[in-house]
Amino acid sequence: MLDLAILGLLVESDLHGYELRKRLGDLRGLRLAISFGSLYPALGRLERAGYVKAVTSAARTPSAPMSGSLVGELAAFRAQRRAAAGGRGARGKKVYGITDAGRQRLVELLTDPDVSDDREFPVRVAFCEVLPPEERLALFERRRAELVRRVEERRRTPGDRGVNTYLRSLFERDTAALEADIAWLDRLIENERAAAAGSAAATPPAAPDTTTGPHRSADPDGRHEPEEP
Amino acid sequence: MLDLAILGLLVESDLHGYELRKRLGDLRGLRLAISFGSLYPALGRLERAGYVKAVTSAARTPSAPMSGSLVGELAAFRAQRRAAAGGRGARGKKVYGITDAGRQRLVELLTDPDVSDDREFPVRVAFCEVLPPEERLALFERRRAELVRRVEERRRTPGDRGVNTYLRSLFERDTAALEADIAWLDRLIENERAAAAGSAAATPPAAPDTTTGPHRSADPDGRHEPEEP
DNA sequence: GGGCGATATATCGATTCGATATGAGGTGTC
DNA sequence: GACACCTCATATCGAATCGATATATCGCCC
Repeated sequence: MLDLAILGLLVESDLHGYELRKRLGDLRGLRLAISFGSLYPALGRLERAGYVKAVTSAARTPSAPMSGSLVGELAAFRAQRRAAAGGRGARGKKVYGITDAGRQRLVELLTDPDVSDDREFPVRVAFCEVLPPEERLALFERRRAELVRRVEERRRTPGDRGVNTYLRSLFERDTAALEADIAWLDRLIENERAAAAGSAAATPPAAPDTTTGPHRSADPDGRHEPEEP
Repeated sequence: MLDLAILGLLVESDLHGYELRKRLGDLRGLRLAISFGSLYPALGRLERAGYVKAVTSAARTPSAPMSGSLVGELAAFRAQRRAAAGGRGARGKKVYGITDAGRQRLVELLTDPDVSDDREFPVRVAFCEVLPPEERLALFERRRAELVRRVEERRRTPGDRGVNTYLRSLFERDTAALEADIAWLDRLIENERAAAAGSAAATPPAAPDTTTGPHRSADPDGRHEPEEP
């Protein structure tokens, strides 16, 4: 699930770990407070797998000696020496970027139907824009079917006969949440169909809402070297 | 969280691991599918800590040679030999019971205010009957306050300016869920106050609902030796 | 110039999961 | 009656994640 979130964020811009975590936390509607103890090992995993690669680090590679500053060079040298010594402490800032394999992997993670973890679905929705419209629709409908299955399952089984008030109350709460979620998915699905119909009817998009289109226009913000103050 | 669920179930009856998992899964409203890879280590932990103890096992202790059956004795002997050999494979069924320390620990787990994991709260509600009424009420009100804090936090921060449709949709869904949860807690709290007022007004309970009382009446089912066919 | 908070990376132990191993005992079935 | 297969039952293994902790830099304020 972390892999999905990381790759999803890196599609938009290159980021280093710390910033990645902040951005993830800033995403309202996705209460995702990733710990560093998960994040850094995950980044290592993804790098080893070739899904992301370190684009820049404070300890710059000798092959890129531009940017003049002698102090910068010195700091980089020191950082490298520290890293080579294997000791703890400050390392250079490592900025990661997604690779082509990573983009492919992201689509895999977004569409794999064998995932049943409820907490993963919102994360998928958060980054589903990279999917082609028909796969996005399929994602929503698969989820809806799963939730409907659960509602029907509880209609079949008697709702906790004999148990105490609190368990009954929990059951009702859960049922209500399930139904609210299905209604929410219905709205998502309807929007999706409307968007598909709209773009099919008129390919030149005269609509004011540009973010809804199948491909987001490249944003004007700095893609590489994020947040270098 | 597992500890809480295990101790909560063992308060009602002694159980072995496999049965414990089944019962947990049977609790509607508490979609809690515990894996064996969590359950058995957790039971070991709790036993080492003195919160539960093995009451019975298929390899019966020599101090309880009743129940006649020679075949049973033989099977027990074989099970014990296997266990002593340290090899893998079938062990005797181990039935656990909660200790006094365990009951104390359960109350601790139910009332600790430093827990912020959202998934734990429903589990607390499921087993909150063991708490005295005033602590149960405090549990509900603390949770309500936390959710209200979150709602106010998002009212302060602008709801994801600029982000895409899907993130906005997730945000709205989350807000709705939050508000539904607060309303649910309001109902729980009101019921709690009503029950408190009712039992204060008339100590002899003429009400038909006996399960709501602070102490559940001992149920007629077998407490020890569960499910021995 | 010295402390402090934000930035930044990393590791450690504990918990949980999912997959897998192992075997007892019952049921069906040819 | 031999066998295949299911449910019951305990256990371990590797991987993912968390929370706590360590360490270091940088800019700011007093």
